[in-house]
Amino acid sequence: MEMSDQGEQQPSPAARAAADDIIDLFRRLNIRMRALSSGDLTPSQASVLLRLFKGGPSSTTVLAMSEGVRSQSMTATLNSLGELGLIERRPDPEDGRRQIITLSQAGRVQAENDRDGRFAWLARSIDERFTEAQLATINEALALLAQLT
Amino acid sequence: MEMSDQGEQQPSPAARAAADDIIDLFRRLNIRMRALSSGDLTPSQASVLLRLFKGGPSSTTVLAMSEGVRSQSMTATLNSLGELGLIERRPDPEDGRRQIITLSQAGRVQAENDRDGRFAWLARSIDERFTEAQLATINEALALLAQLT
DNA sequence: CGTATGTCAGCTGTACTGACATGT
DNA sequence: CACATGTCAGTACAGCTGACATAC
Repeated sequence: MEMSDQGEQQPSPAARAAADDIIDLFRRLNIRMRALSSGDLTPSQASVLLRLFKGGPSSTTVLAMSEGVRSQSMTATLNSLGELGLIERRPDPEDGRRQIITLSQAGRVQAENDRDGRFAWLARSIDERFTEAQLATINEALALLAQLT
Repeated sequence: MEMSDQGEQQPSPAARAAADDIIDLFRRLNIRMRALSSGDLTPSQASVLLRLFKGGPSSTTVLAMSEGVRSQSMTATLNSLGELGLIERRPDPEDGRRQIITLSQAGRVQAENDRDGRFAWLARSIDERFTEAQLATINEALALLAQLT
């Protein structure tokens, strides 16, 4: 990007305040997430496992793009999942370069448990704290914020 | 519904969907942030610097609590900021255990630049994409979500 | 003495870049 | 050959715990 007015066009104070809040919330959520990792899998492992569970078989490169990381990083995550016996890799019969990644039986069980356990604290907090109207507001905002990424 | 005996109260589907969206959004934000880190300071350095800029002099422990990290982690961040000459530490005359952390002149300049540069893309995106009503919705949701952390 | 502040050392998780083998 | 896929090796960042000196 070579926009020359990158530093000149100042955002509105309201937008800047909202951006600040987003950053701050995001930092705290990150830390919270790390702390409550439930000892099972690391966050990136769980995320990949869940993606395979929801999206079906895939490949290193496709998973890497889905998660927004480089293929080398995904290789590391997949290696750790492989050592845990949660995934299986087999060569793609149609393209010898590719490895088709699938969940093992244990991986499917783990993914289901994780889906119901790992982020359950968040879902439960939402249930406890928020009214339906508030949840609607949050969902609306999430849909908007998703446009930013 | 076979494995739904988690032993705890299951969250509502709506809450779980919202939690999923939150997790996903913040993963993407995280990655986006890393990619656009502008080479200047690391995220944690920038965050502490900005906090000092907005909140004035502080201490290791107070900063650690503000950022939601342990004091040892904050020590590391402050060390790196100290090596860059962006902060100054001096003993608290009233309590020999404490170190009062202040921004150096260079630190103040850096903090101002960061505030206007590091997260400006987010603020600008907000300005570009959202109406005032939508921004109000987002702010409302942010205030609610802050309760989760 | 017990408590609080701050530091150092070492560990883990997760991303990155570079180099490279292999297959299309 | 160029290009794509996947891997290994090395590095940076950012949190963590444990141990400890110092000051209250």
